[in-house]
Amino acid sequence: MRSAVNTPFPVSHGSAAQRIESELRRLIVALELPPGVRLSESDIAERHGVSRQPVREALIGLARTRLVEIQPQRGTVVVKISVRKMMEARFVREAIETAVVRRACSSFDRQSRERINDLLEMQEQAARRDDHAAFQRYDELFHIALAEGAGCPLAWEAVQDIKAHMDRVCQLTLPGPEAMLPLIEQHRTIMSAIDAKDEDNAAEAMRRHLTEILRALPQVEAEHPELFSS
Amino acid sequence: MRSAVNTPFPVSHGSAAQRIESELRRLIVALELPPGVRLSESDIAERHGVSRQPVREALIGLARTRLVEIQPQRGTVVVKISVRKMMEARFVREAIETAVVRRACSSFDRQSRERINDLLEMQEQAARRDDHAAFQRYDELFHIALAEGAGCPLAWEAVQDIKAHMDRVCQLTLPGPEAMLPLIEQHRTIMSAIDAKDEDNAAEAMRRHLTEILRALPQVEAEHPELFSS
DNA sequence: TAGTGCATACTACCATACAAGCGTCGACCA
DNA sequence: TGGTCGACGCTTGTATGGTAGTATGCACTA
Repeated sequence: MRSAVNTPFPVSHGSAAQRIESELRRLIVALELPPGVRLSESDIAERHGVSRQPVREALIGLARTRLVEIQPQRGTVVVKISVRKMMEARFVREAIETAVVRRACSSFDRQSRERINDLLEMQEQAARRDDHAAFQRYDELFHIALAEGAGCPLAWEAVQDIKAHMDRVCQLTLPGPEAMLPLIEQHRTIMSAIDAKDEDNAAEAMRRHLTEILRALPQVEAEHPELFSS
Repeated sequence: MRSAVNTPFPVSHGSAAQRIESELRRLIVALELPPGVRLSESDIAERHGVSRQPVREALIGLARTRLVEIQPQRGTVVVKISVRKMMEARFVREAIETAVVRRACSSFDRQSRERINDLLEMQEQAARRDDHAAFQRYDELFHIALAEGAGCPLAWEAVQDIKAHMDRVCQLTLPGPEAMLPLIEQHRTIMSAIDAKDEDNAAEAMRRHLTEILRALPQVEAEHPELFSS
């Protein structure tokens, strides 16, 4: 069994379908499979050394989260980024996560609180060495720990798919440590408000955090129009 | 193209997998497939006259929304109702839908507003003739129209899976018109607040509405303990 | 030259067959 | 009689073959 001490990434799941889905999701979020490219069941199956069936199940899973679009009898493509839908996604995510931090102000699990400190530290290290993948993974773990600490792990599930799309945008807007470090500072601001049990400040800090993430969206759309839908 | 004037239910989707998934979801939400029962790919395939593959894909889809649990190499069961998770689900749904109605107070699509009036009327008729399925379907269409009218259809997608679980509880708590009609009145209260552009009242009305839905949850747990997880 | 119909090569989709893992029941043994 | 081991039947998971539908490009026509 592979050790995971040096990486925040979990080992691959059980079935081949789940493995491939995770792998494809990673590639899509990292924009290594850019929006618009066609995905062929046969190609992917061959590349991964499995049959087409598990690949098909993986693509169905990705289609459910709107990361790919399966066009019946035609093909499967990585969906392009829609500014409108990103704005809607931010709205929904803001609604959920501001509610979570408000709840966190009432009571927060001590163990999760300590874990978050560790996560923030490791996320900062990832940012300083310009490691996007690790940065985003620790960001994910931060929001997971937040939801769990607030006693609402189900909230994470609702945010998960939305976050995947936003992370795809972040891949374009976070070109270096100087762009990542402020986000970590925002995380710390959120936690300070939670520690102080200041609901309004915590919610506002989260709101600003999520707004900030998509601030540069119009700019990257101008720079990479081929990645966006009309 | 089949007319749908006499039924709020859409015609079945394209692929066999989607058809079966919709059918199974309907049966599960209606508690005709009660929590705890085992689902066999072979049985369902035979019953629907298809092979195991589309059934398998349908079950994977249902597992993603946590309506069934696939136990690898063992079997697939309809998940039992968890009071704790239902409370979390209500929390998340409340966060999203209160945000939606607040947004609706700022601007609301006129066409959607008119459609909601029709939906409420039809939902009331369904309640009076004690038609649970139609009642819940119109309830769904109400919340869809609400999200669309507020300009955030993506919010519905986030709520959809949560609502499916809550509807399963409603199947137990809404035994007659006298239980359904008050919910429609709550819908009307929400719309009145939106028409008056009163954000706080609209959000509070939505909050009370969603709280009301699960009010009888402890009671039904006592009456049907076999449907609930420990 | 512009336009139309057809052959072809691709796709997703479904059916069938096989493999692998888990639980259960029964035979066998102490 | 109590306990242990093993074979069988069930499940999900994977591989492979075949089908139907769509886009594309080429030959043919006006």
